[in-house]
Order: sequence, then structure tokens, then C-alpha cells
Amino acid sequence: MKRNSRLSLALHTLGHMARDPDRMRKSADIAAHAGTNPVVVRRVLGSLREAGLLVSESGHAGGWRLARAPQEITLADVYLALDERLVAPEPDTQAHDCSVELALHSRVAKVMAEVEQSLIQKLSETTILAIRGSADESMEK
Amino acid sequence: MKRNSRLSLALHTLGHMARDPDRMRKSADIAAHAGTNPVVVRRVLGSLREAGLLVSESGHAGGWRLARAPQEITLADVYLALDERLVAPEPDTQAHDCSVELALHSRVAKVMAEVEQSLIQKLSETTILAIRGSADESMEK
DNA sequence: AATCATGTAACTATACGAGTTACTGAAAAC
DNA sequence: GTTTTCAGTAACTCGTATAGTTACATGATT
Repeated sequence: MKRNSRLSLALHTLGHMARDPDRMRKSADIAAHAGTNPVVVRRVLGSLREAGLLVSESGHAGGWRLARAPQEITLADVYLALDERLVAPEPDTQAHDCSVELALHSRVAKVMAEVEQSLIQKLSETTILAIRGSADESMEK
Repeated sequence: MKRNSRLSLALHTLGHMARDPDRMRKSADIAAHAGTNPVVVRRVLGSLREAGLLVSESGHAGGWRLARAPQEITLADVYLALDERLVAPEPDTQAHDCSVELALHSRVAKVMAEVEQSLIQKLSETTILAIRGSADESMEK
């Protein structure tokens, strides 16, 4: 894996879950399908659980499941749950003793905030139920 | 420094240059003002030179200067010159054997491309001449 | 020729995220 | 109640990206 992999993994997994919301999925199976590690899956899905998108259970019949109907979960929900902001939080550069830097920061921050809002708006227009291909094959047992 | 520092450094420097376009600035002075290293400055400004935004000269009266009028240079020009794309190029994940992943990729890529265009559009509305604070103090000799 | 700037290669340091191992705890099966 | 099977999590390794640094070559001016 490389970059943006958390969001990719999350959306990919929820895309599958949307098709069969009642089925419990083990992190090991999800990891195998996504080509990664069960611990990585639990970490990412753990964030989604904290955001109220998923529920998890231990034990024999344990695993992961959607916490609500797939048409009630948008790509924006997932994006926000992962707390991955497009714009770097601008590490509050020390001692703004330069007026140019101050003016620059405020201008760029404004543009970035607008773009971020625009992204969230666009993502909110698609639900995970709408993410699907033409055929249903792998991972569907 | 940390992340996004190339763009910050570039914009910051051009913001200063816009006020006094004819003055030559040495990478050492720019680095001192920005709190970084002369080689780093030359690397970043070198990209801007390749994009036709700056010119550089060697020798005694050498240094860096704007290649054209500051009102003819927008933040978008700088952003594009650095070739830093907001959206990760989606590393063309191997073997799309999963329809969900395919559908997901095309949908997300479309949104990201739109957002990227939106960002460039917004950045193009501000010139480096417009980036200025109220007072003019440091680095202005 | 001496000086002073950029240009650049090569290396180090650091930060971050994915991946991995190894455990604990909970719930169901037996 | 013991075993099995899952999630939860800490702690570590590893790969990679980028800033920073050192060193030196090249070019222009004095």
C-alpha cells in the first residue's frame, strides 16, 4: 500500500458491505481481499466505528457490520470519519514576524477551506450503496 | 520545516519579490529570512525558473528575480510550477479484479479532479502582488 | 586571478504510515 | 468451564518522502 490507502480501504470495504449489510465480515477476510493486514483493517474500521458508521463484535460470530442502512452513509461520512484533511493544518508556524507570511497564510487558508468544503459537498452526494460495479463476484462468499 | 513547505516557501518568497521586482535576492538571504537552507531555496526556486516565473544569475550581482510583472503571476502559476497535486495520482492499483474497487476509483477520481480544478481556479484569482500585509518591514533591506 | 553567486550530486536526519508480532479481552461453541 | 475465535491494542520494523547538509563544479563580475 502507499498513500491514501486508509480512505481507499475504508470505501472499498463499505462498498462491499453495502450490498449485504447484515453479513458479518472478519478483519482477516477483509484484509485478504484488500491485500493488506488484519490489524491495519481493524485500525481503519475502528475509526469508522468511532464515527458510528460500523459496529464490531468479538467471538465466534464476531466481525464487522454497518451500523445503519447503506443509503444513509455517504462518502463524505467516511472521509470525515478518517479525519484526513486535504489541506495540511498549517502547523501554526512560529512567530509570524513577517507580514507577507501572515497575509499569505490567511489567503491560502481561506482558499483551502473553501476547497475542502467543496470536496465534502461532492462526496456527500454519493452513498456507499451507489458505489457498485456491474457484476457482483469476489468477496461475496 | 515539515510538509507543504515548498509551496509555502515559494509563495512567501514571491510575495516579497512582488514588492520590489527589480531587486536581486540571494538564496542565502532568502533562506535566512525563511528559516531554511540556501540549497533548499535554490531547489524550490529552480522549479519556478523552469516554469518561467523567475530568472537567476551567477556571480557578484547574481541572485533571483521575477521573470515578469508581479501582477502577471498568480498563486495558481506557483502551485502548478511546483507540480504538487492535491489529489494523489492513485497509483494505478494492480489488477482491478474487483468491480467495487473499479467503481469506487472512477467515482473518487472524478470528484478529486473536479476539486483540483476548483483549487486551481481559486488560486488563479490572486496574484502575488495582492499578497501583502499592512506594513512592510523585514527582508526589505 | 579572486570573489561570489547559482547548480547539483550525494549524503544524513526526520517524520509518517503501512505492515507485523504478540499479546489481552470478550463472546460463542463445545 | 475450557477451548476456540474473534476484536483491540501496544510496540516494533520497514519503506518512503522530504528537508536539511556538505561538498564541489560552473559561471559572472571585480
